[in-house]
Amino acid sequence: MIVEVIVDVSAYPIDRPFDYVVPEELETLVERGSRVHVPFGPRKVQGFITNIKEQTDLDISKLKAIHSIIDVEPVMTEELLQLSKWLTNKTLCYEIDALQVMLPAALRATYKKNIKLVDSSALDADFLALFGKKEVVSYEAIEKAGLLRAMKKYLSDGAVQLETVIKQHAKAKTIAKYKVTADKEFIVEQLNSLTKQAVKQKELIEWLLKQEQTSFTMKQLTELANATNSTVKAILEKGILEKETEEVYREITSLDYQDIDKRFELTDEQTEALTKINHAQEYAENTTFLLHGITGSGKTEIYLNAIEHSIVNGKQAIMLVPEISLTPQMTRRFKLRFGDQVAVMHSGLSIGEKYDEWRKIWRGEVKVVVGARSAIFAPFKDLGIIILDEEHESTYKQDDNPRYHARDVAIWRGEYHQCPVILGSATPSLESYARASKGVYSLLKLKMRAKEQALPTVNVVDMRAELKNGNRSMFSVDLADAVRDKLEKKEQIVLFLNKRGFSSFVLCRDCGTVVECKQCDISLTYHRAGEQLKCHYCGHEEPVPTKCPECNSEHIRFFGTGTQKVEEEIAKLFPYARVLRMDVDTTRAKGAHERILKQFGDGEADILLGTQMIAKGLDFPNITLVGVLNADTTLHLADFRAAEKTFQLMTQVSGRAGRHDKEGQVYIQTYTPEHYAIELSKSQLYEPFYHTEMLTRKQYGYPPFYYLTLVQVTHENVLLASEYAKLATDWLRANLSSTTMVVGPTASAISKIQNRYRYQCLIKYKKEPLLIEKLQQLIKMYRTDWIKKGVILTIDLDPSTII
DNA sequence: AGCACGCCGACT
DNA sequence: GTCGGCGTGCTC
Repeated sequence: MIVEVIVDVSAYPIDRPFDYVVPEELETLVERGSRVHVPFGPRKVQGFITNIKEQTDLDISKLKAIHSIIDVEPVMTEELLQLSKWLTNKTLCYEIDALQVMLPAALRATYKKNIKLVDSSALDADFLALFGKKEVVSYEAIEKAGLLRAMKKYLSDGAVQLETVIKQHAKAKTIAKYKVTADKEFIVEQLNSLTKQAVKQKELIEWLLKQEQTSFTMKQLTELANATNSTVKAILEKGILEKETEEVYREITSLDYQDIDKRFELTDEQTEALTKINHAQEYAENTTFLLHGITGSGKTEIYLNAIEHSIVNGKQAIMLVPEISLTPQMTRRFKLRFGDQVAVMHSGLSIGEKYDEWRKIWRGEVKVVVGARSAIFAPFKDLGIIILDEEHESTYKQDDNPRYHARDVAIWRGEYHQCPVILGSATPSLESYARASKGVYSLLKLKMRAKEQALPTVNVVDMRAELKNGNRSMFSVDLADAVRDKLEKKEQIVLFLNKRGFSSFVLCRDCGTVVECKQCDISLTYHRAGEQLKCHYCGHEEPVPTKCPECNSEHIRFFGTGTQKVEEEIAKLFPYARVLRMDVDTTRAKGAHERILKQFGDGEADILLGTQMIAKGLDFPNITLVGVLNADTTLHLADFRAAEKTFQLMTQVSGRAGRHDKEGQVYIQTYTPEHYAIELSKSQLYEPFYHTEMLTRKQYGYPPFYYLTLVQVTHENVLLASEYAKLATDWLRANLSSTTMVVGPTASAISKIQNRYRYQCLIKYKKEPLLIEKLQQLIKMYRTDWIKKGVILTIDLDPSTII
């Protein structure tokens, strides 16, 4: 028997199956999708069996044999094996990376180098001392002792050997259980034959005889029966108790919210949407629904009901959220509704915890997984529904290999299982809404807020006017007044500081003009070196103007704001306010998000100051004021999605205010109040925004009218980076269809990261059947030649950002 | 990728 | 002479 194995080596020439012989004693154990250990060159690596066959094209005597099989049952289902092939081709990654990404980190191997003693007589005393009584010693220990040189010599002499040990992370947590297995007569007999000194043993045996249960932990025995370690041990030896280790799941502790599951009565709109979804479930229709519901329209309640329907039919469900540790409130609702049937998967869990949750899914012990991006690979065998909440979020796209989008995987799995996929959002991505308009997705709309609250009043504050009136602070007079008012009323305030974009732009503080590229409709990026403005789409360059091209004002300069500065200003303006800060710095620790949110929810602070991350899922009754300090930062990102992102962010942020009985107020500060993304987000006018934005996208050839692929070339040397970027661009231009546009090469917006210069080329196409094939050829050229010169080439199909 | 093999300069 | 530098080539 021969198996094809994809080995755990991420390198171009290794990215194909390798054939191995299966030793006879393992033949009954091999299955597609199981992990194996195999010899590979001089070392030993982990791999996946992807095929079983009887014949090989190679000389069978040259084949090596599998070393061992790790899994009794395969970790990859047949479906996931197929999915990995699709993923490999779709994202142009190594097959091994596609396989690994579907498993929890605990099932990925790590490798350790050990030195094994062969002939101790050939070693000098220093070296031999390292071994002590052991046969092997770790490579690190030798390195630490500074004996690497000696080791190399002994290696070539054959006095020691190098061996690679594959370390497994996956450890099930176990506890020891003590069980009464002997029959009663035997126990009584043992009891009577105890010596008189054995008082404690006598007590324990008598206690055990009185108990109904027969299995105890050591903790129970010491606490309840007042036994000690040695007494238990003595009884164990007599055969009265038997020790067994039992697997347990790690307990995931979360903060305790004293809550009960509230079922809301559905509105007519909600019922209608749910009926359509459930109909698709009943008839196994593989429909993708776009659930477009304004903030507070009760999308979560629909998700809960649809999933419940799935469970009742004996099927499973995947519920994806952008990043779950940010939305503890969402998880809580699922836990409350479905209890033990829910597994939770997010980055806040330890490797062991993730492994436990994964096993619950794999064993079919849970019916629902609520999780971030990678939960889309949950090894369920009979999916009834897949849901992506906030489908427009860019966190669904992984930004390193494999560069997959969870939405694409969801649709693939929906097709495989013949089940509906739901994409939910208050502000759908333009791609999804366009597909819904064309009838590719089925559109479901929720236009009303579930509890009939009014939308918050949104005030757009013109910061140009503030400047004219001599207010140079970051708080406009109106916002400052509102904050003071809410502080007095003991209501809560959320202040939102747009993260400073990766790139900076130049803005006129008098008229709000931002200098843009005339060909690409993208803000020009400010480069300090040479005081230049550059377009990283087409390469256009111009000097930084000293006067505003629109109004001739001299108040034109590059724009950006720091978090500390805001905190200082708050302290100055509102000295009595209690402020909680939530950004990357304050949320690094495990569970920090949840803690900060709980503190705020419990009323321990008046103001929550934060970045991007507070825009989602925050739902507290006492928040009545939301302030956006600088709406312009996202608006002028050097990215064609800048307006879309701004609209989404403004809408989400506004949605945080007044979700309950109290009326909400929102202040948005900006230098460009007339911009449609800001203007239209005031009343959550999604459709007008969609149509306006679509015109721009069409005019400049961006998605959803064109697909994009980003090819990036980096090198330590500027000249080589640009030279190879040009080679790649020219080659693509020559080899792709004439209808495809190949733009560039240009310097990336961040022109240098970690001492590597970055150049890029953008491919725009409506239909390009040759694309994958040609990109694969390009990769081949790169791997065989360029890589030796230190060039790194990355390809991102449907990039989430082109910065 | 990671390891062995092999072919040349700088030392004991 | 030998140690050890890294260029080259292979991994079922």
